[in-house]
Amino acid sequence: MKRNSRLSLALHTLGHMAGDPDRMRTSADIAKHAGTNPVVVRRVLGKLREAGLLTSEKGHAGGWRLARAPDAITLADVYLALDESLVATAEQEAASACSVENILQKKVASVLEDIERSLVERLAATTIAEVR
Amino acid sequence: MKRNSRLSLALHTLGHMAGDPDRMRTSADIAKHAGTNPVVVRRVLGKLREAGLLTSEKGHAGGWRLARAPDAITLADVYLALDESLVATAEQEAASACSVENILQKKVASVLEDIERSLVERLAATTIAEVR
DNA sequence: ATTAACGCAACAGCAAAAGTTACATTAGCC
DNA sequence: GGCTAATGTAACTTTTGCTGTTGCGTTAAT
Repeated sequence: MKRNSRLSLALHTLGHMAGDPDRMRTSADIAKHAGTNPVVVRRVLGKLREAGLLTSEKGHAGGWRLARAPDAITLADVYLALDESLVATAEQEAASACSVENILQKKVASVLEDIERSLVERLAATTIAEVR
Repeated sequence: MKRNSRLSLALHTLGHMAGDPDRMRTSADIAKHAGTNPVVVRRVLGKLREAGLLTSEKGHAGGWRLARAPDAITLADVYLALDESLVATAEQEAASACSVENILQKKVASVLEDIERSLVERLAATTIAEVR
C-alpha cells in the first residue's frame, strides 16, 4: 500500500461490495485483493462499521457486508467515517504573543475550513454504486 | 515546531518582513523568533528565494530581505513556492487491472485537483502586507 | 470439538520531516 | 591581509506517524 491508503482501501473495498452487496467477504479476502494485511483491513473497516456503513460478523461464516444500499453510501460518508483529512488541518495552538502569527493562523484556518467543507460537498455527490 | 511547519515558518517570517521591509534579518534571528534552527530557516527561505520572493546576501552583513513590495506577495505565492501541498495529492499509479480502482482514482483525483485550485485562489486573495 | 472468522493489543519496520553538526564559501571591517 | 559573521550545503541523528506483523482471546458454524 501507499500513502494515505486508508481512504483508498476503504473506497476500493466498498466499491466492490456495491457490485455484489449480498456476498460476505472476509478480511483475508479483502486484504489479498487490496495487497495488504487482514489486520489493517479490520482496522479500517472497523471505523466504517462504527459509522454504520458496514456490518461485520464473527465466527465461522463471518465477514463483512454493507449495512445499507450502495446508492445510500456516498464517498463523503466514507471519508468522514475515517476521520482522517485530505486537507491539512490548521494548527490549533494557544494564541501566541505574536500578532502576525495569530492573524495568519486565523486566516489560514478559515480558508482550510472552507476548503474542507467544499471537499466534503464534492464527495457527497458520488455514491459507491457509481464507481464500478 | 510542529507538523506542516514549513509553510507556517515561511508565512510567519514574511509577515514580519512585511512590517519592516528594509531591515536585513539573519537566519539566526529568524530561527530564534520562530523557535527553530537557522539551518531549517535557510532551507525554507531558500525555496522562497528560488521563487523570487526573497533575496539573501552572504558574508558579514548578510541576511534576508523581501525581493518585492509586501503587497505584491500573496499567501499563494508562498504556498506555491514551497511546493508542499495542504491537499493530499491523489496517488498517481499505473492504471490497475481493477476497474473500481481506476474509476475511483479518477473521481478522487479530479475532486482533489479542483479543491487544490480553489485553495490557491483563496490564498491569492491575501497579501503578506495584510497579516500584521 | 474443531475450525474459521473477527477484535484487539503490542511491537517491529519504514519513510518523511525536523533538528543538528560540520565545514566550505563569501563579504564586510579593522 | 586577516578576522569575523553571515549564507550554502551535505551528512547524520532524532522524532513521529503509519503500515505491517504477530499473537492471542472471543465467537459462531459445522
